[in-house]
Amino acid sequence: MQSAEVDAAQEALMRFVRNFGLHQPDRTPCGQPLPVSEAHAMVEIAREGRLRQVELGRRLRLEKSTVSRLVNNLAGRGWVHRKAADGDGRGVLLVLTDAGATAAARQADARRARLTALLDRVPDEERAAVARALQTLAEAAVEPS
Amino acid sequence: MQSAEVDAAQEALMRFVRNFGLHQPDRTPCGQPLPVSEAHAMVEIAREGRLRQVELGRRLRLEKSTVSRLVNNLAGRGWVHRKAADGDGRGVLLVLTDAGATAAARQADARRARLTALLDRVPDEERAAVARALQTLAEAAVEPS
DNA sequence: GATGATGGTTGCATCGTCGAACCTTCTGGT
DNA sequence: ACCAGAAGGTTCGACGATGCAACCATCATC
Repeated sequence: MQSAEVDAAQEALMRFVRNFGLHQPDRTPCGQPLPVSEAHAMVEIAREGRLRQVELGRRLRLEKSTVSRLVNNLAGRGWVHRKAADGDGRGVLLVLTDAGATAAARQADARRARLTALLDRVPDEERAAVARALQTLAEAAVEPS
Repeated sequence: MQSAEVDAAQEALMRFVRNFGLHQPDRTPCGQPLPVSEAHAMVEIAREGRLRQVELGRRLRLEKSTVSRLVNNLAGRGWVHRKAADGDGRGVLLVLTDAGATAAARQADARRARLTALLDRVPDEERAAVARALQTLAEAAVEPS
């Protein structure tokens, strides 16, 4: 592994984080004033329609206490509904409400717009490579939790 | 722009953020229990040795109030020293102390190790492409502030 | 049935960011 | 020279996000 390559990547990653605003807690990639963590959670819950709370934590790589509060917020907005998980008296099953589904769709649109704008600023001939690299990176980033 | 491409990139970006732990405030890419924001700041200050506070804010894309407190923390650790900017009675010039230089070097090592580990999990033949893509992305992410 | 693992909730601490109010200093126009 | 407005900093208050520890209820296992 060439050290120069590592340094360049490191520098680029830092710049990306700053430039894309991953820093700013509320500057969510979805126009609306939606807290980032809630946005991530909504993506997962909406994908399945219903999801065990513990599974949400696993996917988001968050502590159960954090997840609990996160879900509290979503429930407060009326986007998800806590149900008893069947077959396990301890567990909580998160169910997306109609309002939640609508909200999730709206958020997905806004997110897609933001990503489209980003990729629009990538030269045509590199776009495919960038998309692929992003996937590779996402997989490589998995750390044995 | 193909919609599928955008969706894939979006998904990958989300996964990367979670997997790499960009979520976790204190899980700094540099082993030590160093707050993320301070790490970013140290990179910039160390790069120059001395830096105007306002310029630090520009590079980090942070509000001046945030920068002020950030610098407070760094000064508290004895890593930077506030000096009057010459030629401008309003400004503050941040000067890296010896201890700060040492700390910055240590942090850089830890960061490089983390990045090396990440790139090690990327297949050989894709590594160069990933590094390049990261740079492209970082540039594309610049939004007219 | 005890014992330990698992899923959740709540309290406490820390971090990180913004916007607004305020002060000081520079800058430009009159 | 002056005055109005811009710009750099600091402080204050609010909110968002996370973790760990303590605690409770419910499995699961021996």
